[in-house]
Amino acid sequence: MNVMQKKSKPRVKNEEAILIAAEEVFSELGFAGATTSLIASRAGIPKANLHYYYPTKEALYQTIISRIFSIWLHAAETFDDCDDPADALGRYIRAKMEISRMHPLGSKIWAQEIMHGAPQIQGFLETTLNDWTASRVKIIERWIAERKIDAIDPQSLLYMIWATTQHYADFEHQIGALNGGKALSDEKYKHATETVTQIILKGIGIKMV
Amino acid sequence: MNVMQKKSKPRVKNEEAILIAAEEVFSELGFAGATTSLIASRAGIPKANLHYYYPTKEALYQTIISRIFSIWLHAAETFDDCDDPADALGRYIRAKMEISRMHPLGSKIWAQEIMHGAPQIQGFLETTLNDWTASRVKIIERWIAERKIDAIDPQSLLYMIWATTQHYADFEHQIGALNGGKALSDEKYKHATETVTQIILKGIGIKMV
DNA sequence: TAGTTTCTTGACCGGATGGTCAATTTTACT
DNA sequence: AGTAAAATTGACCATCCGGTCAAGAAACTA
Repeated sequence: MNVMQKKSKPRVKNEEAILIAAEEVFSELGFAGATTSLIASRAGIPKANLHYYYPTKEALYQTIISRIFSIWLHAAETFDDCDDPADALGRYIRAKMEISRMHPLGSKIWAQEIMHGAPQIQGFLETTLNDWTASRVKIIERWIAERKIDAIDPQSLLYMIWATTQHYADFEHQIGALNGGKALSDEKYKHATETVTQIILKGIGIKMV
Repeated sequence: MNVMQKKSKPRVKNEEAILIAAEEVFSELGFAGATTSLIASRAGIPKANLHYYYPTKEALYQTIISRIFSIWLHAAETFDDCDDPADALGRYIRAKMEISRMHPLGSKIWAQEIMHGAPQIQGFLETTLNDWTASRVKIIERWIAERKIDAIDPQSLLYMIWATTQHYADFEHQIGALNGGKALSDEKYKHATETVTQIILKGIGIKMV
């Protein structure tokens, strides 16, 4: 309805449209399968115009990747909001489920990037993610030493959280197919979130209320 | 060593080499990114020869998909080997972890297929997988009614098992990067398998030994 | 209004890709 | 050995893709 918003410079409007279209297309077809002309057409502009804003397909892809990365960083913070394992992990799991709900396309692009050997984000894996993981492993080990949780392998726990929460984004289509062909309702998604949280927390020995 | 095996018809040897190469390339580059000439070169034959055995890239891809499907079916059977939830689920989780270890490439291709909207396997999702899931959900519901496990959402439990076990195949590269750049040793993988099994079984209220 | 910058776009290009084909060689069978 | 079937392969082709370009249109600035 807000059609009168012609004030914005074309750059702002076009870059936004391109990024939205690119995220869609990259997640649906992968980097190699995505074509700049399809992205442009979804953004409602000619291909040559897309290349005016993003010179190469790779530059566009990296812009998308860095956006996803910043979302990931944001979720990572929720881990540290509290020192109680039930709170910290519960918050983290819920934050990751929320991200899978709100940004499934980004999660899919991320997953494909890893599966293809992480050509663009290898550096991130070896630095930021490695450091973040190592420090959270220490926190979990401390919880174990303090008998707050069972003596489980911390890495396996983190992987389980990542895998389970991201599954709701990456395998959205399969989950929909097993749900009568339509996406999970907000209600069902909330229920899934609580189930996941409960199983994991109870699974590592946290007494549930 | 067994060099004297010239008896085999070229067809057998070449189809095998092509399928192995194709599984590699499809998992690394995706369907769109894979090129028939790269697959042929990895199989050690000219591209034209590949097209003699598999007329189109899509035909080759579908052959690969159906192979992966049969592996999946095999694992699915382990669910029913026993009626005790600890046994049945434990067996199933371990079988799926074993598959992720032995056939990571197939798992990646499967995951990409789902992420791209399952263009080739939609029918399977709507029939075989849907039926299988529905009947296992009933089994889990019975376990709940018999108070053998907690009253969790059965679908969420299945998704958690799929997600976690397949993560070790699909995100192999990331796990390796977080393990000093090398793949998990057999020992570590075994440890991860036990951790995963323990957390899930305990998480749904099964008393661990 | 005049001038400058930003934006738009159809046409085009080199390279790569999936797939074909016909000529030749190898294998299988009697 | 001789013949028919299966297999091999270099050369080739139509199509599509990422990216360029130049000429012009629109948007800002003073």
